[in-house]
Amino acid sequence: MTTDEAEATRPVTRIQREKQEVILEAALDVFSKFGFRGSTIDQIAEAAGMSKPNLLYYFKSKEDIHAPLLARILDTWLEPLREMDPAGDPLPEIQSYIRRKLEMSRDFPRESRLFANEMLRGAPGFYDILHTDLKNLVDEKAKIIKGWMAQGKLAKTDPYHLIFSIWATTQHYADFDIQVRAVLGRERGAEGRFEDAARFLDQLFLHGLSPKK
Amino acid sequence: MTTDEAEATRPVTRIQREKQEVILEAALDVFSKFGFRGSTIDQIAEAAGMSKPNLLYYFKSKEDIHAPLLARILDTWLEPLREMDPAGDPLPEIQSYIRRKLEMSRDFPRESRLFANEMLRGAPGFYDILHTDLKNLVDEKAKIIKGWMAQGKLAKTDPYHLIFSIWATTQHYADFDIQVRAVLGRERGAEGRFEDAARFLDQLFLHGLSPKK
DNA sequence: AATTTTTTTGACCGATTGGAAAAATTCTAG
DNA sequence: CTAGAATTTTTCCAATCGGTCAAAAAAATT
Repeated sequence: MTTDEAEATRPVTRIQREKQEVILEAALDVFSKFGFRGSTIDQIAEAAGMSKPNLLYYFKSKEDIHAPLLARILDTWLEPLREMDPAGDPLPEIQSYIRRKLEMSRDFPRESRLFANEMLRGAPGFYDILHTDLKNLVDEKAKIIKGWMAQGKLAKTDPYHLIFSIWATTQHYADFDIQVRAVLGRERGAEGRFEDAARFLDQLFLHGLSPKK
Repeated sequence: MTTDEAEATRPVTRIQREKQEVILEAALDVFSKFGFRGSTIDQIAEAAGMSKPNLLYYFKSKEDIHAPLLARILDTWLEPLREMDPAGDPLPEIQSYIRRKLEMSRDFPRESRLFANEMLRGAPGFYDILHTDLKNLVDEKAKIIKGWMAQGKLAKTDPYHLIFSIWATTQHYADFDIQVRAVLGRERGAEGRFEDAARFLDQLFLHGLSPKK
């Protein structure tokens, strides 16, 4: 009953599923570059290889294309953090969190930029979630990290800013990709850049910059 | 003669200087939130407290408002890096670079976001500068850092990624301000947040997360 | 005070925007 | 093959966009 209702609300034929995917894919390209306000339906339609009215047959407004993209992202984005295991060893646990986050930057740069765009304009579509789901998750993980620190398994620092610094350093490679590439030149391909980044971040987070005496 | 010419090219009366400043100030507000394409002249005009045609009397196009803002920024933005002194002690030198960069994030968040917006859309107005001025400066400073490492005054890591990580962590507090605030709650004011960030970044970059044995 | 220059306003323009409506087409189930 | 549903195209619309222009108003100069 309710299942029928739900399916009736968003009826999905084969072609609908396909085209909706194509549209979201195209919209991700466009929105991630220009943000919501800077993107146009025509632009998305062209990227999706269809006419604007045809696109509007599948999503009835610009907002309706944008919203599911956002909803999808935050979840994906926080998955690596959710996976951080309180039962594991602190340093390897954090190390692999950084690694996973960096891989997401490499594999989903558009998603990262879409998220960044949303933050820059004040996250109007995210505001509630940030203060509830996100905050709760970070609070929970911060507590775990604090526990590790109390056990002497981790240097004592602010766990919140630790998480911020992991977000910042990893996402930087997606969001500021242009800058990173300009500075590094084309001597090293994308894979190489991410390998170097991974190595550096390991060093930074594990030992910092002080020389071993 | 040439001076007269130059002044004649951009004649500046008292009221022109003032209004141009007001406009750029308002434009920074708007552009930093919505990016170039997402911002409208009307929006800027309203923020500047004048009519659109009046604004266009001072800047003849949207581009003409945007361009000087960008030009102004990159210079300001790289100043802290320029100040990094090869003759100084490595660790304090890097530490104070981080501090200066963090202060810029605190004091000029809109500039930071404008810059981020420009990067996200592929930095069309920055492309040349990134590959010349920026790359040269970073190359130069990377060489200095490498020298320090060779002298054993600094742990051996990739100097480029070190610089990236400093950019990323410090700018994060401006660009993702909304998220940072949502997570930290209002228990601690803006000053407190930046103090905590400064302390954490010192710890991270100097010693990393490994516990002292 | 008269005049010239600078600033502001209001009315307007063509292009682009997000979107609606309906006709034309294609697909699919019987 | 055919009726009905799903999809696509064509045409259109009001609002907003970046920007122009001439006239009015305000300042500055004489």
